[in-house]
Amino acid sequence: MDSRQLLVDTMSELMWERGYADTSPRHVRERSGVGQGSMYHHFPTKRDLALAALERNVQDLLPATSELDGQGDPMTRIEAYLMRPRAALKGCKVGRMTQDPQVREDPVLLAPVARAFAQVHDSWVRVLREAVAAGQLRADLDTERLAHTLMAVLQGGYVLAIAQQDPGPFDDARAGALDLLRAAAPSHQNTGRTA
Amino acid sequence: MDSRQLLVDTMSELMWERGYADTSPRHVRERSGVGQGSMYHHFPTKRDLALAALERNVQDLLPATSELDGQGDPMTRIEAYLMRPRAALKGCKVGRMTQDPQVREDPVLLAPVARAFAQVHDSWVRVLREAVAAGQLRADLDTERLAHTLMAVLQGGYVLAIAQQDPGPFDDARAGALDLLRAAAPSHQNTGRTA
DNA sequence: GTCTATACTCAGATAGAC
DNA sequence: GTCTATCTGAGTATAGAC
Repeated sequence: MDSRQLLVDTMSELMWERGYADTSPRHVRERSGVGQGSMYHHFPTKRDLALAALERNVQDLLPATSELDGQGDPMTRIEAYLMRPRAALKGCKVGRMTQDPQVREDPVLLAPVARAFAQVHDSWVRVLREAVAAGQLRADLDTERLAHTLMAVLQGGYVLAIAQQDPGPFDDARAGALDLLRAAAPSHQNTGRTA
Repeated sequence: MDSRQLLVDTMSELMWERGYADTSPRHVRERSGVGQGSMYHHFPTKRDLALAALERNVQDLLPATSELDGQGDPMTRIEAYLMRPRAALKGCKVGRMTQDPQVREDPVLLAPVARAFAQVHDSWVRVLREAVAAGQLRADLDTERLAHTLMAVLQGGYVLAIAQQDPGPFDDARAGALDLLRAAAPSHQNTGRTA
C-alpha cells in the first residue's frame, strides 16, 4: 500500500481512538511506519492529514444509512438501523469530533461532520415519513424532530456506555427508543394504508 | 478568593470548554493569574487539579436533578427537566469527559462521571415509575431502559447541536422525546389512579 | 518520494529562595 | 504559600541530501 493511503488509514484510526488534538504526528509515524519525510511530503500539516482522515471516516459511516434508505417495511428498517451491531465503547468516529476542542473551533474540520449528520438526518426523516404513511406511527408526530431525537439516542448512548465502561446503557437507550416508537403507533392499530 | 479555589474554578471552566487533554497548566495559570509555585504547591500534578475540578463539575450538575426528584405531577417534572434551559453549544461538562482520551483511559478520572450518571439514572427511573403509576405512561414500558434513552437524548442532542453549530437539533431532540412520551400514554386515557 | 538532521515552542514538571 | 529559575521530552514542523 502506498504511504499516502497508509497515513490516512492510520490517522483515521487514531482520530477514532484519541480524537484530533491528542493525536500527534509522532503517533501517526510510529503506528504507520511511514517516515517523517514522507509524511510531510504528502501532508504539509497535521491538519491536512486530519481532514483527509476525517473525510474517510465520514464515508465509513454512510453505508450503514442504506439500512434506513432501503426498500420494504419502514419500521423493520428503523429497527435494523437502530439495532445494528455497534462498538458502544469506542463511540462514533464522526460524533466524537464534536467534543474535540481543536475540531469544534475549526470550521473546515467541522464541516464534514455537519454534512454527514445532515445526510443521516435526511434519511431518518424519509423513513419516518414512510412509517407514518404506512400507519405505523401517529400522524401527529413531527418527523423532523423525531429524526433528531433518534440520532441523539445513538450519539448519547455512546456517552453513557463509555462513562460506565459497559455497553449496557447504549443497548438500553436504543431498545427504549424502539419501545417508545412502538408505543407511539396510532390508537386503532392499522398496519395497511391509512384512512 | 484563595488560590486553591481559584485554580479549581478555572480548571473547571477549562475542562468544560476544552476538555482535559488539551488544557495545559499554562492555560490554567494564565486564566487564573495564579503563579507556578502556588499551583504546584496546591496540586502536585495536572491530574490532581483535574480531579478536583471534575468533582466540582459533577456537583454543579446534580441540583438540576431536583427537578426530577421533586413533588407533584410526574409528567410535569419530566417536562421541566427535559426542557430546562441548557447551553446546547457548550455541551455537558460531565458527559464531555467521556470523549477525552486521557479521561476515558483513567479509571480514577472516569469514576466521578460514572457515579454522576448513575445518580441521574436513578432519579429518572423513579420519576418514570411514578408516571406509570399515575397512568401517564404505559405500564409495559421498561423504566430502566427508558431512563437511559432519555439521558441519551440530552447527551446526544449536544453532539448534534455542536456539529451544526446550532441549538436547533438539541431542542428538536428533546422536544421529540417529549412527543414520544406523550404518545406513549396508555390507550384509554386515565390520568388518575390505575386499575 | 523518502531519509536524516535541525529548530523552536510548549507541556509538565522540579528546585530552592523568600 | 508564592516566586523565579531551570530541566527533559514531546509537538510540530523545516531544510537539504539522496
